[in-house]
Amino acid sequence: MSVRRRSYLPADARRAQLLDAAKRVLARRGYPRSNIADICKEAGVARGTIYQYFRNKRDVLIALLDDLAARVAKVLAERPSVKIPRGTPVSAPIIVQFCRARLREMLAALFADEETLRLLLRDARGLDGVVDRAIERIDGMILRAMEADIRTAQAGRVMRKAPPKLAARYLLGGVEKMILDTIAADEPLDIAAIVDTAVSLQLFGILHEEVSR
Amino acid sequence: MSVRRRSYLPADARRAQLLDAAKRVLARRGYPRSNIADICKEAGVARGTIYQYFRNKRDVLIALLDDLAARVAKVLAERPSVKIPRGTPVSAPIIVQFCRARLREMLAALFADEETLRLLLRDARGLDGVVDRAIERIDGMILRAMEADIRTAQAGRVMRKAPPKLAARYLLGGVEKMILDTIAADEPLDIAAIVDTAVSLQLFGILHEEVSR
Amino acid sequence: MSVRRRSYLPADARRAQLLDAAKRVLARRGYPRSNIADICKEAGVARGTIYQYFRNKRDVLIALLDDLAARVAKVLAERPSVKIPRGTPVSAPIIVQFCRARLREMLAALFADEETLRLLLRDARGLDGVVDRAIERIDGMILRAMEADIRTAQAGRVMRKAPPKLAARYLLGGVEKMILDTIAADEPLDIAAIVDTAVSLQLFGILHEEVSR
Amino acid sequence: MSVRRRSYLPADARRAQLLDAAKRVLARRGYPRSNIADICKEAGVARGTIYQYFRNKRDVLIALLDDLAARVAKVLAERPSVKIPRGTPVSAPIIVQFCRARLREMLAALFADEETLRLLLRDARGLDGVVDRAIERIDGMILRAMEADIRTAQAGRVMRKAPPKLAARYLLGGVEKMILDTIAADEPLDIAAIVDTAVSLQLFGILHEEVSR
DNA sequence: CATGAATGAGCTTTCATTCAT
DNA sequence: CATGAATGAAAGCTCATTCAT
Repeated sequence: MSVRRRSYLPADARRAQLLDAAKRVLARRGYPRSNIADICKEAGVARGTIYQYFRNKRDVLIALLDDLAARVAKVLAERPSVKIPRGTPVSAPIIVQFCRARLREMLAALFADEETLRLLLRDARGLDGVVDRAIERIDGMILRAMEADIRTAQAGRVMRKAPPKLAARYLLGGVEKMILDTIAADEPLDIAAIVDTAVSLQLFGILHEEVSR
Repeated sequence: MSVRRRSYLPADARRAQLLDAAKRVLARRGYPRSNIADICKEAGVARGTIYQYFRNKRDVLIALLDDLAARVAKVLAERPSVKIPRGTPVSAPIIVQFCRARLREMLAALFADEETLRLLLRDARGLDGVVDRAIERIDGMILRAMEADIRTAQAGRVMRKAPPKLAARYLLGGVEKMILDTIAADEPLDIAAIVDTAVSLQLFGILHEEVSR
Repeated sequence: MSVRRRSYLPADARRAQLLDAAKRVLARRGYPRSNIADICKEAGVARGTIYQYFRNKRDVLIALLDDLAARVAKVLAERPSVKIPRGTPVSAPIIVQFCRARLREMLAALFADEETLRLLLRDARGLDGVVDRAIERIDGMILRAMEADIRTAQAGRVMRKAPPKLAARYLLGGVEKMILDTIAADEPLDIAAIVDTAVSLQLFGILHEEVSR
Repeated sequence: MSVRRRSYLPADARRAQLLDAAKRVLARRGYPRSNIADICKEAGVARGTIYQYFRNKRDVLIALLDDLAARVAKVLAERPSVKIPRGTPVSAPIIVQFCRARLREMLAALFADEETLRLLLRDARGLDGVVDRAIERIDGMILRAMEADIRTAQAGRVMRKAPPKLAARYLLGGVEKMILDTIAADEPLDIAAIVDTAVSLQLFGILHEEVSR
C-alpha cells in the first residue's frame, strides 16, 4: 500500500524535525485548523509517531512556545541594561541608535523564524488556557523588560512622564501590528523600515516639528 | 415532557436575539470553544432554530462582524474630514483635543460593547478564511481612514514625514494592544486614560522635552 | 449511501432501547471487546446518537448495573426478614422450603435477563475502577443480606457456627459458579435443579446421612 | 544516550524472566489494562525483545496459563485417588481430614503464587476466546477431578445423592468466591480458615445439628 | 540477541448540521 | 416557526506489532 519506506532517526533529531514540521503547518493553517495528520504528513511520518514525542496536540504547541520563550529570555538576559550617564546629557541621535539596536535584537529573537512569530501573535489565542498562558508569559517577559527600561529612562529624564505599563503596551503593540499586518497582507517584510519608523514614532511622535507646542 | 414551552417571535426579533446570545457566548468562551448548543441555550431556543436564521455557525459570526462593520463605516462616514486651515498655524493643544475626540469616536463605534471588541481583536482569527477576511475588512476600513488623515496632516505640515501605511498600523496597533492586554489581564478598562496616553504618545513620542534633538 | 432511514423516538424510549442493545452486545462479546459502533449498529442508530444519552462507553455499563442494583435492592427490601419462632422448633423441610423461595426470589432479580447476569458475574471486572465498584456494590448488597440472615439463623440455633462473612461468600459463590459454568458450557439453564441442589448442599452438606459423625 | 545497558541472557532465562514480569504486571493491573510496554519495563527489556519469545500479547498469557495447567495436572495426577475401604465404615473426622488435605493440595497448586490465582479467577475472562478456553481447560480439569471424587464417594455411600457435576461446581465455586472476595477486599488471606470453613460447609452444610430433619 | 523508533488499524468522542414531527 | 432527536464526518489518541540498526 504505502509508498513511503520506514526511516529511522535518533529521538532528538525526530523530535526536532516534528517540531519544525509542526511550526510550518501551524503557521500555514493556524492551530485550530491544523491537525495531527497534517503535521505528521508534513514530517513524513505516521500518525502514531508524534505521540512518541509529545503527549498530545497541545504539547506540540507548548514545546514550540517554550523554545521561543527560552530564546526571548536569553536575549533579555544578555543585553546590557539601560544606563543613563550622569552629568553629560544624552542627545537624541544616540538614543535613536540605542533604541533601534534594542528593537532589532528583540525582533531577531522573536524572529528566529516568521512561522513562530505568526503563531505567537495571531493564531493560538483563546483556544486553551494553558496555551494562552504560555503566550502571555512571553508577551509579559517583553513587556516587563520594556517597562523597566521606561522607568529607568524616566528617572534619568530621558523619557517623559507616562504610565509605564500602558506605554510599554502601546510601544510594543504598534510594532506588533506593523509586522502582523504586513505579513497578513502578504507584503514583503522590511524589518529595517519597520525599525526606523517604529523608533522614530516611539521617540518623537508624529507631530510636525514646526507645530508650536 | 420538556420544561420549556414553545415561544414564538417575529423573525427579526428572533434573529436579533440569537445574535445577541451569540455575542455573549462568543465573548465568554471564544469562538473556537463556543458551540451552537451553547448559543441556543443562551438564547433559550432549540438547536434547530438557529438554522432558520443562519446558514451555519460561520454565518452567525459574519453577521456579528457585519453589524460592527456597518457601525464603523457609519462613524467614519459621518465624522468631519480633517481640514487644515491655511495661513493660521495650528497649535498642539488643538490637535491634541481633535485627536482625542476622534479616537474616542472610533472606540465608541468599536465598543458598542466590550464583547464585540474582544471578539474582533482576539478570538476569531485564523479559524476560517471568510471570517478572517471580514475582520481584516473592518481593520482595513479604520486603517485606510487613519492613513488618509495622516496624508492630509502631512500635506498640511502638521505631521512629520513617515510612511503613512506603517504609521497608521503603528498608531492603531498601540491602542489595540493597550485595550487587549488590559482586558486579558482583567484590569478595569479606563478608556479616558487610554485615550490620553495614546494621543500623547502618538503625537509627541516618549522622548523627554529636555533632550537635545 | 445509507439504506437506513432516520427513525425518531422519544428520548426515554431511545435510551431504553440503547440500554437493551448494549446489554445484548455486552453479553455477547464482553465489555472490552464491545465497542460503541457495535452497540449502535445493534440498536440501528448512528454512532453519535448514543452520546446523546450517555456520556461515554463506561456510562452505558454503569447505567445497566444501576438498573440491576435497583432491582436487587428492591427484592432485598421487600422480602420478609428471617424470623425464628420462639418455643416451637423449626423443622428441616420448612427451612428448605423457605431457603428455596428466598434463593428463587434473588435469582429472579438478578435474572431479569441472562445477559445482565453474564455481564455482572463474568465480563466487566478489572477494567475500570468505577465499574468494579458498581459490581462490588451489588455483590456486597447480596452478601450483606445473606450475612444478616446467617447471623439471625445462628442466633436462633437454626444454623451452625461458622464465620458469617465467609459462609455467605461460600454459599453465594457456589450458586454463582453453577450458573456461570452452565452458561459458559452452553448447557440449558435449569433453575429449579440449581435451586434444589444448592439449597440441599447449603443446608445439609454433601456427606452421606449414614456416615457416623 | 540510553541509561540502560544491553544485557544478554540465554533464551530460557530471558523467557522465564519475561513470564515472571508479565505475571506481576498482569496481577497488578489486570490483563486488559496491562500493556506490552509495562511488561517489558518490568522486565527491564526493550519493547521489541518480548516478540523474540512470544508471538503476541495473548501468547504471553497463554504461556502463563499453560504453566499453571501443568502444575494443576501434576497435582491431580500424583495425588492418591479416593478409595473407600469396604467393610469398615468411614467416620466423619477421617473424611474431614482427607478433604482438608485434598483442598490444601489443590490450592497449593493454584497458588504457586497469588498473582496467577488472581489472573485466573478474575481478570482474563471475556477478552479473547483462546484465553477463555485455556482458563476453562484448567477449571475443567479441577471440576472433572472433583466430579470423579464425588461419584466414587457416592458409590461408596460416603456422599449423598446430588448431581455430581452441579455439586462439583457448587463446591469449587464456594471456595473460589471466598478467596476472590477476600483478595478483592484487600483482606488478609487466611488459607487455613478458608479450608476449614469450606470443608465444614461442604460436608455438613450450614444447618444446625439440633434441627430435626 | 537486543534495541527502540516507527507504524497504522482501530477506537472513542465531538459537534455542526439535518430533518421528521 | 419551533423543536430536539438523529446523523456522520472528522479528529485525537492508544498500543500491539514490525523492523532497521
